[in-house]
Parts: sequence; structure tokens; C-alpha cells
Amino acid sequence: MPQNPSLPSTKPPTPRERARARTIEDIVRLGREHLALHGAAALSLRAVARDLGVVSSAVYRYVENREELLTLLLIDAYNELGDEVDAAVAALPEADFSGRFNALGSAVRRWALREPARYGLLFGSPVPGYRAPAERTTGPGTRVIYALMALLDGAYRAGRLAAPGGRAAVAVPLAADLERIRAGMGLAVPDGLLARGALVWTSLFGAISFEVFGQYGADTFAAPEELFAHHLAALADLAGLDPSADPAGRRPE
Amino acid sequence: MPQNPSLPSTKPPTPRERARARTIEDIVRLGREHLALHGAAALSLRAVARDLGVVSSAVYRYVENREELLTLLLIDAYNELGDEVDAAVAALPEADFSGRFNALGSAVRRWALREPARYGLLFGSPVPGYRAPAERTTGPGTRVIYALMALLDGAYRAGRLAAPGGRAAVAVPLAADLERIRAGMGLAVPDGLLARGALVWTSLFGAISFEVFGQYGADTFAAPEELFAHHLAALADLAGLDPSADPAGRRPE
DNA sequence: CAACAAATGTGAGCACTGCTCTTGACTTTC
DNA sequence: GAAAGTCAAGAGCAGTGCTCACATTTGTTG
Repeated sequence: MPQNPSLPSTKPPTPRERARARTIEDIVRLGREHLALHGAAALSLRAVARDLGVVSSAVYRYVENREELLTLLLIDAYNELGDEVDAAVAALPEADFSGRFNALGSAVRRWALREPARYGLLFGSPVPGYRAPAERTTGPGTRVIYALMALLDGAYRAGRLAAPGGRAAVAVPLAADLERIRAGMGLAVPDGLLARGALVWTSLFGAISFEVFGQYGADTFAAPEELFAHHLAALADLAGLDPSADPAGRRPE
Repeated sequence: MPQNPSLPSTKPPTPRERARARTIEDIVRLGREHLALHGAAALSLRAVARDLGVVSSAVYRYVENREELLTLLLIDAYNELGDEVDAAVAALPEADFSGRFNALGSAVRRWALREPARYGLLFGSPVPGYRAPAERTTGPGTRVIYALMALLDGAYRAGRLAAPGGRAAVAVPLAADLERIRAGMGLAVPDGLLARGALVWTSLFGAISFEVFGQYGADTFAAPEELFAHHLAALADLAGLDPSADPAGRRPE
């Protein structure tokens, strides 16, 4: 039962379909460049058409409207970020939970600083008049948080995740949605740690956003790299990760 | 030496100046409504002019361009947020550091959920082609982080701020900018705690942004209020605040 | 009070945007 | 070869930011 492609496409692609797919690829590529250069809200279909060497109305043959192109670029960006995070995490041994946590956070930050406009499309204020279609974006859009949750779950199963202490040990009610996800992923980590993982994830996002969006003021901190490393260490602590138990010993930074 | 007004305005305002100021106020008010309704990037000077009952080119007599209006709205929003945060913090006794921390975080979240578009203008992805003029926005834009830092500094002076333990006790190099601010505010809190305060601030921002911008997916968490309270408690822990030493005892909620 | 000058409002116009529609040309298929 | 399907072109509509010449209002001053 060969079910590789996304949609039920039983017949092989005709030359027309191939050319069409190539044109759409070109449009997405040009759109990605415009997006990276001028930001999401300034993305212009007419400018993309000009760069494509075609009249503006022609691109509407391939892309329904501007929102459709934004959705394509959104998925594209989510997948590029997800790929880089997955690669960075997989480059370390599975049992090196602290190292993998650092790699995940650093990979997100690295991509965000390299692609600030695309990062803003994913995690910034929503583009006016644009609502991302959940049925197409939730998949790629949850890859990083899934990776983080899988990482914490692995640490929990290995007994390397400290239980949350203090006031933070409050039970947090989870919606059926997340409960289903937890069951679907086969996560063993209890609710409290899941909530803490969510806090760690949003905190990581907040620290990166401040740096990417320039909220830190002109240059408040002399060494943003070191500050981020400091934040990552504190967040690892917050997540309950214990670096002393890492197989590779102390991380070589 | 009466130096109340902002700029060196020695003479009393003429009726012309008063009418002009009133018109600018109207423009800002209408702009605020449009901003709250349709978002920052969709703010249209022509639409504001229509609502003002005037032809579009007339508003350029009062506002240099769209960026100028955005700057006015930015300052307006920063000040409204700052006012609400200050009021929420001042409503609790000065020595109730944990309570004040909770009040600060809750006030930010409340304002952000009530004014998502304006929150997005302040803390979301930058509006394309718009760069906030630092000399006009840094003042109002730093009110909340100043309030947080003052809060932590007060707790530190009162001996109620635990020193950061674990790996997080790393010294973080501060730029001359922040060092000057620290001296100007008369902060006693050491560098490590300042860096931790920055992490707490960005983490708070991240948690609120995820909720405001709908990054949590459809409705992943059933009770966002409780989740946020959970996050706030964890962040207070992270900041080093000790609720058990509060004068009012356990916070009611 | 009248005259002047400054401030303000008007409307046309330019260049840009998203998007629709008709027309003509081209390619694939029957 | 004819029919069907696909595609690009160009005109056009409504909207945007912004400029400019012109007209009007308005406060001040001789």
C-alpha cells in the first residue's frame, strides 16, 4: 500500500503537474526571500510576480491568495526550524539529557537570530487579517515542543528528572486536547512536569524573542551569548534536569 | 522653578495650540481604536481621517506620517500598561514582595489579554518598515521592567531574596548601559540576581505571549488562569522570592 | 475693524497593494 | 484536426501612504 505522498495521488505526475509544482516551488522560494528581507506583513504578491518575471495576476493560478502563500511560508519555516532542532538534538547521545536540552535551545536561538523575520512570522504578533489554518500548520508547528516534551519524558523515564519542589508542585488541569497528545506520544511524564515543560518552553521563547525583536534596548547586555547560556542553565534547572548525572560529564559548553 | 511640562514651553498655550493638541488627541484616540480592532500593521491613516470626518491629507498637518502615529500609539500603550502595573503593585503593602510580584505579572497578563493588538505592537514582531525611536520610547517602554527590578531590589535589601543556587550563580557581564541604569536606580541587587530578573521578565513575557498570540494551539490547556498562576509561582521561585516570609502570610489565592 | 499671515482643510495625483475578470495564446487529449 | 484544458496578459476596481497647489478659515495685529 504505497502511501508516500501527502494526498491520494495514485497516478504519476504528468509533465504539466511537474511544471506546475516547480513554479509553486519558485514562488515559495522567492516569497521566502522577500519574507526574510522585508518581513511578513510586507510580503507582496506583486513583488514576487515581478521577481518571477511574470505579470501579477499570473501567480494567482498557482497560489489562491496572499494568505495561501503565507501558509506555505509558515509551514516551510516551521519545518526548517524543526529540521535544525532535530539535527542538533540527535547529534548528542540519547542519554545526555542536559546536553540535548542545551542543543535544542541553542538551535532555536540560532535559527531565530539568522531568520528574524521568519521567526516573527512563527512566534510574533499575528499578521493582520491572517489566520493560520490549524489543520495544515499544527503538524509542523508542534515539532519543537514535541521534541522538548520527548526529551523531558526520556529524562523522566530514566529517573533523571527531579520532581518539582516547592509551590510549583501544584496539579495543573490539562485539557482533553493535551491529554490526547500525551497519550498519543506515549509520554510517561506526569501533569506537573508537563506544565513545567510548558513554562520552560514559553520561557525559552520569551528570552529568544526579546533578543530577536530587540526588546532589550539598544545594547543592554554586553554578551548576549553568555546571558543566553545562563538562561538556558537556569531553565534546565527549572525543568528538573540534573547535569551531574550526564554520561559525558560536564558539558564542554 | 516650575518645570512641570515636558518641553521648555515658557509661554502659556494659545487657543490655536490648544485646538491643535485636541485634534492630535482625537487622532491618537481614533488610532487606538483602529489599532485595537484591526492590529498594528493594518493601521490606516486614511481610515483615521475618515473617522475624524476630514480628508486624508489633512491629518498630515498634525502627524508627520504613519510611523509618527505608530510611535504615539506605542508610547500611549506603554504608559497605559505602566499605569496599570504600578497601580496593581502599589495596592499591596511594600513588604509583601511575593504578592507584589504576583500582582505585577497578573496585571501585565490582564492588560495583554484585554488589548492583544496593542500588546502585539509592544512585544510582538516588529511592524515592517517601522523602527521605534529609542529616544522617545525607551522611557515609557522600560517602566514595567523597572518596576520588576525595583521590586526585586527591595526584596534583596530586606534580605528576602535567596541567592541563586546551582549552576545559575554564574556571573553575567553587564553592558555599561545596564550598569548605568543600575547606578541611576540605586539598585543594590548584584549582577547575578539582575540577570535572573531579566530571565524572569522574559519568561513572563513568553508565557503571556503564547497565550495572547494563540501559540498554545486551539485550547491545549483547559484552565489558562490556573496554568498562569502555576507559572507565576514557579517564576517567583526562580527569582528567589520566598513567600513564607510575607507579612500577610499566605496570599489569599 | 480691517488687513495680514499663519494655520488648516481640500482635492487631484502618483505609486503601490490585493484581487477579479476578460481575452488571447498555447498545450494536451480525444 | 478539433475539442478541452491550461496559462499568461492586461485592464480595472478599491484600497493604501504621501505630496502638492490651491482655497478657506482663524487668530493676531496695525
